[in-house]
Amino acid sequence: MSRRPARTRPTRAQTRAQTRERILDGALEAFAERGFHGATQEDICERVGLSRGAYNSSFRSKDELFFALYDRVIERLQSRLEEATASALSMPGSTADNFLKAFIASYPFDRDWYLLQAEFGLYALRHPAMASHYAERQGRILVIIEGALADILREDSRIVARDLPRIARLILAVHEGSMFQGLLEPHEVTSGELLDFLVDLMLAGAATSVD
Amino acid sequence: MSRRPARTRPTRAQTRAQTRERILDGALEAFAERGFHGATQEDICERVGLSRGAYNSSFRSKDELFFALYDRVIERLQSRLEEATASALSMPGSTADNFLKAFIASYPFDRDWYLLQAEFGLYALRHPAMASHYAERQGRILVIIEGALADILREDSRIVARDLPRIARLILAVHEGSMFQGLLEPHEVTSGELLDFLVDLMLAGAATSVD
DNA sequence: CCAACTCAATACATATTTGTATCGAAATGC
DNA sequence: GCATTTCGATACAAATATGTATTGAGTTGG
Repeated sequence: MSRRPARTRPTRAQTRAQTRERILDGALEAFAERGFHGATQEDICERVGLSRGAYNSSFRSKDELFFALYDRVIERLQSRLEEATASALSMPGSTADNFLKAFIASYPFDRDWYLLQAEFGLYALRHPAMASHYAERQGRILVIIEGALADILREDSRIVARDLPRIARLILAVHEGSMFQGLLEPHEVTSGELLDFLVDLMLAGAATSVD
Repeated sequence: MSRRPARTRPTRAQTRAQTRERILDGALEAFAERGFHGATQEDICERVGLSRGAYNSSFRSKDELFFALYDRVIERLQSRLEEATASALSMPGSTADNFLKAFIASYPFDRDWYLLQAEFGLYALRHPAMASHYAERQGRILVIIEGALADILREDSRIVARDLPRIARLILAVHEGSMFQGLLEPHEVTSGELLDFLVDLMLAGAATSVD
């Protein structure tokens, strides 16, 4: 039989998959730190203690690795968001505030992740073939947000259904911009601050104008 | 005399300055299209019909050119914004809506400019020495926005003075994010749409919740 | 247990890219 | 007008990165 329960050594396919993952890990770091063009095979391999042989054995070209990493990263983000929204919606008495807070908290705020997805974005804008892929993935994220917001509508009527798509995009946009500002000037703004402020504006609205 | 009014040929300093500017123009295009690392001397020079000799004669290194271009770009943006806010404030009966519209309209929405400043941003985040420069320039822009908003406060009490810094940052953040989304999916969102939406949220506020 | 095969490490060749050095042309100042 | 200087183009050399070829270790399957 090919599958033995008491196997002490990892199978070849497993080690191969592990090698692939390790290289993707290294690429994630290297791309974030030095950018796509700036990162070299040596950069990537050094970080995870592999040789360029493993690199070239696992990926035919730099672009192929890029796409593989891209898909892995986006899928991870998507599952994170799905979990977060699901748990936020499952808790009873969840309001828009709660959901948005949960969403914000679940979104990755770490530097490397931001740098990487920003790099992805630029790459996508410069390579039309990839732009559609990127847009499709981002569309899924938007749908997740919209869906969760729609569910919340039942309990919180301050959000107008018609505006959902734009609100979702606004949230995404603010997240992008605030992440950048937060990383550039950590002492001036923290990442979630602007998003919270946006939530205040959306929900409390003109009520803040009472001076 | 060194300055003759009827000079038919451009002086040497002028042509030199022109060459510098042309190279910066080429670099602006090349960086936007292929990124900082991706752009080569050949790329840059081809676009403006100069040789690499002119490049190396004008700039000691790629970084030096980068900083020069960076400063030129930011200064241009700043003067554009100053003009726009000045004219918006000079017209009588200007409201926050008017100002924000003028600001949005004056902001550069073209693809190349966005790609370039995004590239600058990433570069700055990766190179701490440059981050402070970048932050300083961005701070000036924020001050411009804040100042104009403060002036408008006299006529439009819906904005709370305390929130000015955050509002300015919010505007900047939304601009960043919406530019990206607009470039990625031109048919789904237009660049200024989200900003207008944000303005609606800020000024009309909770009034939109009447369904 | 052995032969065939797979994967990863090392070595190599090719292709770019950068920076320097050289050279010609054009302008500057006397 | 002419010697000098400066700028920009071409040629050259060095460095770096990618992808391929080769080799050796370890695994798979009969």
